[in-house]
Amino acid sequence: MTEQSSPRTTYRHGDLRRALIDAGTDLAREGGPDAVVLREVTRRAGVTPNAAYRHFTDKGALLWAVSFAAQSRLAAAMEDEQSAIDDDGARLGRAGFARAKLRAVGAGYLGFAQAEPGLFRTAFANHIDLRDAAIEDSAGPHGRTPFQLLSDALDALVDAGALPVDRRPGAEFVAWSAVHGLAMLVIDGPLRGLDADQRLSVAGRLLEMVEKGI
Amino acid sequence: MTEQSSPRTTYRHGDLRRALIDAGTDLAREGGPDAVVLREVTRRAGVTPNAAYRHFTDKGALLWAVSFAAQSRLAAAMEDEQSAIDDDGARLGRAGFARAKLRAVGAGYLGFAQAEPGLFRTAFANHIDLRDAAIEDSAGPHGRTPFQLLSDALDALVDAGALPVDRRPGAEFVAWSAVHGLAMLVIDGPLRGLDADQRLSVAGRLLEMVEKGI
DNA sequence: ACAGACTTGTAGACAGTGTTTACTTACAGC
DNA sequence: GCTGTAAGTAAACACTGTCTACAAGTCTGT
Repeated sequence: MTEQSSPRTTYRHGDLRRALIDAGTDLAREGGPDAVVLREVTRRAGVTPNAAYRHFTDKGALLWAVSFAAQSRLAAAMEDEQSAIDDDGARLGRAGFARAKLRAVGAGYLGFAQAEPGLFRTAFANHIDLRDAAIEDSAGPHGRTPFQLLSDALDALVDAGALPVDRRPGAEFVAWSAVHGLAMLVIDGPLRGLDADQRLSVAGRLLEMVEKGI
Repeated sequence: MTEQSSPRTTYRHGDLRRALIDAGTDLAREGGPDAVVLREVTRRAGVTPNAAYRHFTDKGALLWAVSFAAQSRLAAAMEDEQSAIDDDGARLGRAGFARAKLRAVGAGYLGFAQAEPGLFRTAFANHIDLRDAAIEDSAGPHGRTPFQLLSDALDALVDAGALPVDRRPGAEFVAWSAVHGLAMLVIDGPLRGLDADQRLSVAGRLLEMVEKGI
């Protein structure tokens, strides 16, 4: 991912900003948000520490950018999970398909948290504010952010008649809460010790609760 | 809370370990886990940085101890919320009372997260493992940890016939997930902008989902 | 009562961090 | 081709966590 070889002959780097974000993402993957230290990031990009300040005002700004990259990957994982069931559309029926899509959102979220705990923590490390966030940076391949993917799935649920319209407002918040909370408990909470089967079981139980209780 | 005045005449401190934890707790309250920096902690205790190493092997060990203190306060907040409805026992009936107790657990959790976000984050900053944790350190006034308070409430729910026995196992995990996730979204997630009323509304909606979907 | 061992503090150093200020190098537009 | 400006370097500063060596109390056995 990061090319930290060949110490660069040119004075200019080419696309340092991108290189810094990539190196930061690597560090985040290995050790979470605290592992993305500015000097090491610049070191991996083959550049002086201060060079980072030409592209980010702060270490915080760098971490901020890295967190968007992490969110983007999360979105990609969710989309993957969703597209895996695209063939089942006819078999499940309209409402069943919409429900399966929502489950895929949750499953993708949880799967990513377990497969890439460092990136997952980084995605939510700094205070996120959906209102003024640079949406496109945190979007996945299809241009939707994790939050938007969830919203879309819930909208589809309403369209399919599987969720009453009057229960739609605010539904993304409680659904997200449940899934996000479980992800945290699993990656560094009391549920860390669970093996893959147990995790799947608890995850299934949780998604069931969301479906029933939303 | 921390007495950082009167520069101490005696060579020995008296109860430095306690003083360090208290100072660390103050810092955690103000700025979360990252704000509890070892040197500042010792500074507030009126002592040399290295003195901390007589009582904690690491900065991590200190933070660990502080996080237990934070969990203990969380437990206290939950107990407060629970005891606030003790008088309603007769009026609500057995099952209703058990349900109210469970809601109080969640409400106390969410209330604490909003009232003391720094402490709340600190409580779950380091990897918690309920198995080998020093239980008593993270317990509240009545000797129960936050997790135990939740378990107790769920047990009571079963006893009162408000929750089928076969749905009891694992229920604490999904319930905790939901509440924990909302807490995170509210204190530094996309729901940060909500005012008190909106928060209460979302919290109520979430607890409703837990009751229905558990 | 007193000598030694043990505990709990201090002193000073070191590597590593984020960030500032001043300087240099390469490119781009007239 | 000169010049302004963007994008890098160099050297410093104030921090941090932690290590090693030393000093000051306290405890215990005789």
